Amino acid sequence: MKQPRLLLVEDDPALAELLEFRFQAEGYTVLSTPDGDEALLLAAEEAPDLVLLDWMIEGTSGIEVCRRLRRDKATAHVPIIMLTARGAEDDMIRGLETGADDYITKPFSPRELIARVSAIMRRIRPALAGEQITVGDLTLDATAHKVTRKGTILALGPTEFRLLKFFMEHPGRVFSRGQLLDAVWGTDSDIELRTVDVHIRRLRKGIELEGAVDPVRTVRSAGYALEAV
Amino acid sequence: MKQPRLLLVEDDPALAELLEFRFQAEGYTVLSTPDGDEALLLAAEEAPDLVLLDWMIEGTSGIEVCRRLRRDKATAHVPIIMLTARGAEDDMIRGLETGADDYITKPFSPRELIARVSAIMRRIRPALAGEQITVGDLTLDATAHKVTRKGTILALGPTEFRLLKFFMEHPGRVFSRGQLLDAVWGTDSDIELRTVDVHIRRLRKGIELEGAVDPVRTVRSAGYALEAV
DNA sequence: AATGATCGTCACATACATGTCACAAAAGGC
DNA sequence: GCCTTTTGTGACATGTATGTGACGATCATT
Repeated sequence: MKQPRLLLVEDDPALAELLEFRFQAEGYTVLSTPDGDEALLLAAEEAPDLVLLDWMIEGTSGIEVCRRLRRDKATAHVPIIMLTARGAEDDMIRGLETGADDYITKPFSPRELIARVSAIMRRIRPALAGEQITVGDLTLDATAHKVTRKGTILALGPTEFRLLKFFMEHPGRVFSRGQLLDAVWGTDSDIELRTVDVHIRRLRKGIELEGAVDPVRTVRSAGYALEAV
Repeated sequence: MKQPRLLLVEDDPALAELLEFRFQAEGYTVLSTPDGDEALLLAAEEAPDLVLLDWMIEGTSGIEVCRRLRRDKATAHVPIIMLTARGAEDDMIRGLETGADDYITKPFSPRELIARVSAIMRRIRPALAGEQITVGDLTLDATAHKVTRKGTILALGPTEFRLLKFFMEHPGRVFSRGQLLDAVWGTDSDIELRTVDVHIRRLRKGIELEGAVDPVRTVRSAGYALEAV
């Protein structure tokens, strides 16, 4: 699964830099330009997965960029999030009419924007992410929502499935209970750390198989890891 | 891999102490000050990896500290999380404009704050979590939490692991028992110096291997060092 | 309303790691 | 060589982390 690509069109250098920084930290490849015309070029050539479009930009106006992106077949399907100033309700409405998928009013917190972008990406990219992951004798098919071990189909609960998937995306790596809560339950969940233990147990039970060793490794005082057995 | 360093600027002593305690427990080195001007000094001299900045502090105001941190080249890149009172939306917005990376409104749960900080740390310093260290015939993988010697996987207890890791980050260098306590156990631990000896012994036992010499050197009346055999 | 699946939490059992001590062994100083 | 200081080592009580079964709550389905 390749890195998601993001086109940022924003002419406030400080804000642009901040967002660039934050999104790169989130694992996005960020293309950035303050200029509307250049944005159209970049969109055509670089095929971003998502566009963040400021309303007030140099060159071609935001709404015009939005319109043209929608008109060009190559970019017609790309999700667009508009960044508008507070109170510019009319602009916002016109933006949505023109084909933007979402908007956010300034000032906004980077976290909120990132949350919205991730939400859209999750919605957009399942097809892209629909590959199989294989670690050791385990195979996980995200789209089919199925796990097999040595060919045997395993029955896992939803949480165990997500937990295993996360482990399989980072095989061999040790994660603390806190990290696992962040990754599998969500950053803002308010769950006991020990709950992770219980789900680890359920996962172990779910993937156990005659004549196969437990691939889940306990690292005392550190967390758990999935071994590429 | 050195410990992540965190600068806490908070003038409520109770909250400061609580956060200090919790973050130290998470493995952070915490520098703490209630004063804005001192915070700037500390930031310049101690090069923290992340700054937690309360809005209402003595001396220079929070936003001013934020601005100056961003202006100084040495600290311009350091992530800043602002702590604001609930309802101070305007302050929050100005903080973000000034270059803060995130904010959290009081009251907040320490766990939530820790989660956000770790999320940022993980993204900012991937190298922190990323690599293998090799010294002589020893190889340590911090992410997988594994040590091998000549290919053989070694089983070490948590403390021995941290001790070895510290040694491997400074190969050949001699450390006193006190220094080792600070580095491996934490600055504020209240442990007998001789305890280090015992763990050195356990480390030696843990990494011993047929046909290989002991790489841990005792320097009489000075301390211990790890030799690049 | 009833069923069943899943979830988060708890209590208890177990396994392991820890810090300290007492004594043995070794290393210097003279 | 003798004495003092420093380090090595095994044992032990204690504390801490993890494994595990059970329970009530919640939610979707019927």
